[in-house]
Amino acid sequence: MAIGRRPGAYECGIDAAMDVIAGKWKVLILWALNERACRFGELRRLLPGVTEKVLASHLRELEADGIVHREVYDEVPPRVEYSLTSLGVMLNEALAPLGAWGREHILGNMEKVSHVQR
Amino acid sequence: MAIGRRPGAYECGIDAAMDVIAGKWKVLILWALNERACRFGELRRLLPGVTEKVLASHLRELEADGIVHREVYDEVPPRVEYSLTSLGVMLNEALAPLGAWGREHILGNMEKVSHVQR
DNA sequence: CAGTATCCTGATAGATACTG
DNA sequence: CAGTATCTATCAGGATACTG
Repeated sequence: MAIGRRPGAYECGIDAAMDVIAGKWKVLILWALNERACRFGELRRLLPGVTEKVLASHLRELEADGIVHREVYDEVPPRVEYSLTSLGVMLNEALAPLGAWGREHILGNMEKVSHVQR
Repeated sequence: MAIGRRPGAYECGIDAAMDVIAGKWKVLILWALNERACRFGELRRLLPGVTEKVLASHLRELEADGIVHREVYDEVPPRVEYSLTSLGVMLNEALAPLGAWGREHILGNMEKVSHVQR
């Protein structure tokens, strides 16, 4: 039931939310899954540099926090798909302004497009 | 000029923004400074558990990233005030939805109030 | 008051090899 | 394919003492 790594120890909402997305690759995982459901191997390829161990543990934590859903298909070869839960979708939406801020003030003035970006 | 700890290495805006606020106490510092400018000792008291070393290094990084302004008053005893820059204010505003998400979905249904919270 | 200077530790992540 | 199991490395953060 408890979400995050330090249940009940948060000072405020941002502190709590930060804990859920703390992890070197977590926001990138959320970004990738925002488009569509992905298999483990796909995610690994979408996140150049991540190791299997770290990707797996991040996915386990996001799953435990109710952010991503893990669907196992009983096939051979095995197929597992990760997707955002509704909570994950809402988290992504809550992250959008932060992404806009970073894109505008850190990445510099890239071309302005109308559709949602990170 | 470059902002963040890994200039030019960001995949997207959120990745970049996360880097700026990565640090155990940074969002709490931003939260505190959102109200008003604070002295070093005030911040230390507002963040129970932070050590002087960590608080100082976080403030240096936030200053280097253009998020907080450090104003030194040439007095005895010494007085230094930290405040948000306009970029810091914008960052805080971009963090507001994330704070709302965390407050609503992690901290649980606390009493709803109309003014801005974390 | 507002910090530095050292030293130290623990959590997180990377490397690599192996498995159902 | 989708992971687990070990081992190692790094480094952010903490403890403590000291200073302009």
